[in-house]
Amino acid sequence: MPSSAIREAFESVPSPAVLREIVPIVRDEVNRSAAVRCSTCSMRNVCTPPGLTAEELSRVDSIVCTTRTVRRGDTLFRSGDLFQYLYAVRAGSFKTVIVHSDGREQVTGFQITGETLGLDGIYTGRHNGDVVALEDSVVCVISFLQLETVCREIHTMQHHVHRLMSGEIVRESRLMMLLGTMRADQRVAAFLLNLSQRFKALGYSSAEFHLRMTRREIGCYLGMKLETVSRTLSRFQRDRLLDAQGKQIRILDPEGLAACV
Amino acid sequence: MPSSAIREAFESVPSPAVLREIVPIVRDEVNRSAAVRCSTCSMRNVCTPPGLTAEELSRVDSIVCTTRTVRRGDTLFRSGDLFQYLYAVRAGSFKTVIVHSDGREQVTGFQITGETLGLDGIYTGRHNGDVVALEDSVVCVISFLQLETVCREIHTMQHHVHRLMSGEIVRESRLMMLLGTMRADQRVAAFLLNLSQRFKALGYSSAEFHLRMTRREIGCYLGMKLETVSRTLSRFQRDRLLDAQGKQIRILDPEGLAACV
DNA sequence: CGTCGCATTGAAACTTGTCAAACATTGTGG
DNA sequence: CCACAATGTTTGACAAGTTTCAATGCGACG
Repeated sequence: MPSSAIREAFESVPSPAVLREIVPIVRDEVNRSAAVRCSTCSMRNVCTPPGLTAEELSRVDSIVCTTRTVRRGDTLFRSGDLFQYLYAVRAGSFKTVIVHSDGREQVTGFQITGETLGLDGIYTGRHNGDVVALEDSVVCVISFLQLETVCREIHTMQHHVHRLMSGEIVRESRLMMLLGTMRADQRVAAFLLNLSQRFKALGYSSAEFHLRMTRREIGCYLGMKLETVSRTLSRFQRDRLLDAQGKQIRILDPEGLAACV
Repeated sequence: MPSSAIREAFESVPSPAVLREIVPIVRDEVNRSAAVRCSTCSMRNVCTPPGLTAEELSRVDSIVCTTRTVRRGDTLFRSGDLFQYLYAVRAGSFKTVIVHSDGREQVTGFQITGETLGLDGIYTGRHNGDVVALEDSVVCVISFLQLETVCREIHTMQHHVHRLMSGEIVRESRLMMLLGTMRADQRVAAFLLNLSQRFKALGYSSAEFHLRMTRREIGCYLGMKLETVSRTLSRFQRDRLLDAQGKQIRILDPEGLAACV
């Protein structure tokens, strides 16, 4: 949609349907900031394959349109929004959630720095779920159309994107195994150990971290009620596997936790 | 791995590890048959985007190496196998299953004619789960390396592959909602309606079909025990929602089933 | 300082799993 | 072609795990 169309749309009072189309686009337009450089980004290694030439890197730079800031509780995009961009979390964290018409919700993932958002939109051209910031966060905005172009030019980049998508498929199938076969304590243990690993990979402590999500959101991700999450954490604490002060988690016995799973 | 390497490997007794590498490759080599033509395949519309020129179609033909027949109960590939090929189900049906080291199993999908297998392997270069034929089946074998090449040449083919992967991501996240939020009867109803739709899309009856999988496999897919699957089907039958004679299913009241979900 | 959302904990209710037995179906070898 | 074995299915009774409902405490924020 060209910006002239956006202007026209606002000359009369836009319908909710039209607003739904335009708002995410406008958000991205107005937030467009000075050129974002992948070539100097510390997260470069997660967005691009290793071994790109300087020339190739600057080609990649050219397709990262902008960064966007999303405040805690706000959505990056919602189910039904037109798909145009992929997003890379630069700072902060998000949840992806699918809402059924009857109000049931399922959190399908939590994304932290260096992880990808928006791949669900390619299939139909519209996003399949909502993405909500768990804290004030920043994402890089990548035009998917331009990404496809770059992938036709640079083999390694093409394969990198394919790996990214396949990784999402593998991640989801692991979560399906968790939801399908594990009991409550196993699920919580697996969840904490997975987070722990991801924090470690970012250079943070694997033993102590701050949960950005509520017990309800954890439960919604693990397929159980918030009370069960709370009880399980209390039990782990009683068993000296961890120390939980609200959202602050300290893992005391990672092997013991791993033995649960 | 060139075929000379395969020959060498067999001059002495190969180790289990070496066999594990070679067997799937050999299987694909020996089954190589006369050229398979996508251009004349009735399933063409699922494997290729619409609107390819004759020239482009013949380019696509060139990368479908062969078809392969898999007997009921045999595996197409297994977790840990080297990833080289994607597969399109030409006839028959499969289950994809992840086996945890402690023996827990999760069926992550059932694939019927026109559906894709193997996307999980791109991530690490090795397959992440087992694929087992539920009946004697035939797949088209597609070299992924060559597919990537074609995708760099033909925009629409590139986008088609991206849609395929994204569709898998969306499918899995729907299954996660099922596993995370639904009760047994809702899961079974959703499962039957989903199968029904897919059969319908293939031109078969949406009301009456033959399940290729056992109650145990259905349970393993839906995150419940086979007894619960059986009881749920019996209840549906008592409520005149469907008629189940073993694996033969006749849906009597699709709206009633949909109301369960 | 009160309110609101979040977290914890207990008791009862419900759903699903477990174990066991009987029956049905399929496939195989005599 | 039949008999038998193996596998798959159905059903019941009981146990276990999780949810539901309810009460209470905690901490952030206006």
